[in-house]
Amino acid sequence: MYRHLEHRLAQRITEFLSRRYPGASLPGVVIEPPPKVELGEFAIPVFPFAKPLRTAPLRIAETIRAEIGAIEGIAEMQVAPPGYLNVKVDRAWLAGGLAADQKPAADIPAGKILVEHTSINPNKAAHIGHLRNAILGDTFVRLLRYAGREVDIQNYIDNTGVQVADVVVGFTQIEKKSRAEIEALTRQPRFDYYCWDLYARVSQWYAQDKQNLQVRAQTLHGIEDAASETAAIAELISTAVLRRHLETMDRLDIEYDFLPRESEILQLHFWEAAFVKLKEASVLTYETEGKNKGCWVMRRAGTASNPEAIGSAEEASDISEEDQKVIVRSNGTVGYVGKDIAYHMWKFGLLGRDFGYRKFYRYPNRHECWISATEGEKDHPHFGDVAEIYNVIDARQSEAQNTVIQALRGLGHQEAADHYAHFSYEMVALTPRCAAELGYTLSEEDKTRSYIEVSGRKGFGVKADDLLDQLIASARNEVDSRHPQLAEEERAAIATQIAVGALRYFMLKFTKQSVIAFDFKEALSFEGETGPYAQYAVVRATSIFKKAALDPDTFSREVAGNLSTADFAQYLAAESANEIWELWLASAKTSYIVDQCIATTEPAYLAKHAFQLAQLFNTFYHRYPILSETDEKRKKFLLATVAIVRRELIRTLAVMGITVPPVM
RNA sequence: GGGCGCGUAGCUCAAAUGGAUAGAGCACCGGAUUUCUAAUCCGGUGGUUGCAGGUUCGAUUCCUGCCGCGCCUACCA
Repeated sequence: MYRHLEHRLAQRITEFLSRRYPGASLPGVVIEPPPKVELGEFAIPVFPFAKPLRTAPLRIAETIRAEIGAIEGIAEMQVAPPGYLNVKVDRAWLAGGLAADQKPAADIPAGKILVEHTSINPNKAAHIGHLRNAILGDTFVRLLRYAGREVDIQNYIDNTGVQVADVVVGFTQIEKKSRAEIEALTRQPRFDYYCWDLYARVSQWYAQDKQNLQVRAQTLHGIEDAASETAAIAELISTAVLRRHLETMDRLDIEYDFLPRESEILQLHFWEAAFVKLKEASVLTYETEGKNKGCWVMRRAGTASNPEAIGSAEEASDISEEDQKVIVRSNGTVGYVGKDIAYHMWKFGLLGRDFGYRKFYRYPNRHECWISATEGEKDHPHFGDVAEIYNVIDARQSEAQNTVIQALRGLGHQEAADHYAHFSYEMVALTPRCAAELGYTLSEEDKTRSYIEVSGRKGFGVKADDLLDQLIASARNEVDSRHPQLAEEERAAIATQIAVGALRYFMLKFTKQSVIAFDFKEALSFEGETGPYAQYAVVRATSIFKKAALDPDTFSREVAGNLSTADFAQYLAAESANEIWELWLASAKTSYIVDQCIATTEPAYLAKHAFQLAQLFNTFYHRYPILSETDEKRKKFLLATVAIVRRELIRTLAVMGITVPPVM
């Protein structure tokens, strides 16, 4: 509702200005919320029009106010010095629409979207950094779906890289385990934890003797030969760890549709197909001398003086060594950026090849997750060939991502490149205090840092399942003391919901570009700006209806039928109603916020919205007795207020992947 | 050296395309009518937005230069 009204207002003002001041070239209309609700719901700064119109801001504002005419949903406009046009909406009109849950049609762009997230190397347990990735990605998917878009969720699996090779080395060389022994281990619970420790030991083993690195190279080579024993062991390990990752993420209600693996990208010769096209388009050039002699190289992203010229012969022939990115090594093998280019051509349907597909994992809710295969099942969903992609990958890989985009441009796929979004976010690190708690010895330098990077190689970090277990245990303590009468199973379920709410909210409250310095104290907090705070607001709202012997969902659906526009006007129009009006106004903004989140690829705004709704509700809850209200009509209105805020808060939390327990 | 990003209250973070008095949470201090109410609410303390210039009617936001910090910059992935 709010979003729709804002669009209409912007449109009408733009139209009016071009009609009233023909010929003038004016900047776009900016609409923002005024600092206080007393001033209205929308504010338009008119300063930008003053100079081109050679007219004082206040006069322009007054002209718009006096001459624009009636706009549906807008009650009045006021001119405010030094140059704002403040707009007040028709509160009863907006409240009526909100109560009826009207959703004005929005323009939904056509075309499927592919969101790739999680993409953990399948060689060890997931840690908190991976959680941030998966939660951001999953929330973004929910945002897109809320906005009516069709989305496929992919989780890319690098099952043939050095990280998997290292764990293979650990099992075969350090532990001297046979394939059968390894297979038995994969069936043990939390096999990924075993690998976590082993991976750290392998890193130490390499450090002990540089000779050991040769074993890694051999193993890596062996994995690429799909028929080898090494490849079979790697497949065994990576598949088992992958299953564990899916289980871990499922604890947070995070699911995937398709798992493309690097092994199939290799075996189905995606690269060879891309290589031909890249050479034809002169995106790659062959170096005949210097440091990169014998390699096929590409210009590193961000180093071109004239990005438009990429792919042209004169540009390609002259890349300084420093600006070269090796795509194909002199021994003929291709690096990961090359594979990534081929893979992304596939995503946009530009490669002319496809994966085979087979079923891999069935979620408890019966949703099927598919995996790539050299020879797949006959019937399968159609993946790839999408209109837009979002890659949730941390900021450290932005240069590599940009290189892939540049390759697409060089191939002439401008539209694909324009719809390739690197959803970049910063890492999760640990506070020095947290690192110390984990038993990590800090150097003097480390102690002064605000955060310390986690390291899978060192086995230094907080594992996802451990954190979740701790959160559940902590929530369970609270639930047990508050609701000892509830059945064991019920308390467990509530504690889990609270833990997931706390974790997901925690990962979403920070903006993407902020490094999260992880700290148990903060992450385990259930008070203040947290998920449980928002969940609790909903529980409170629900409890009002319970006491009143009403079903909140039924009530909220029937609000519009029970309260007329005149009723809303009676209770919302007055200045004294501002406090309650703020709840209605904030509730009306959900779709608007969702749009903002998508446009800026920033889910943190959604967390802010949830917090704001919860905060407004808690204040209202404290200040306005509802069930004891003697005026029946007013009581109904107050209940409607509760019902609408509750509805929007539940929706907002659902988009964040957070559910609400029945009691807390 | 080059590229990207960051620097805001004691701590952790907000502040959409530049807008009205820079906001939250935590911590600390002081309070909350036997109610639908404490995983909550109200009040208080706390700021030269790293520094210096510039653009603008207006700068936390844009530009330039410094200072400090992080990440990337492999024929690793």
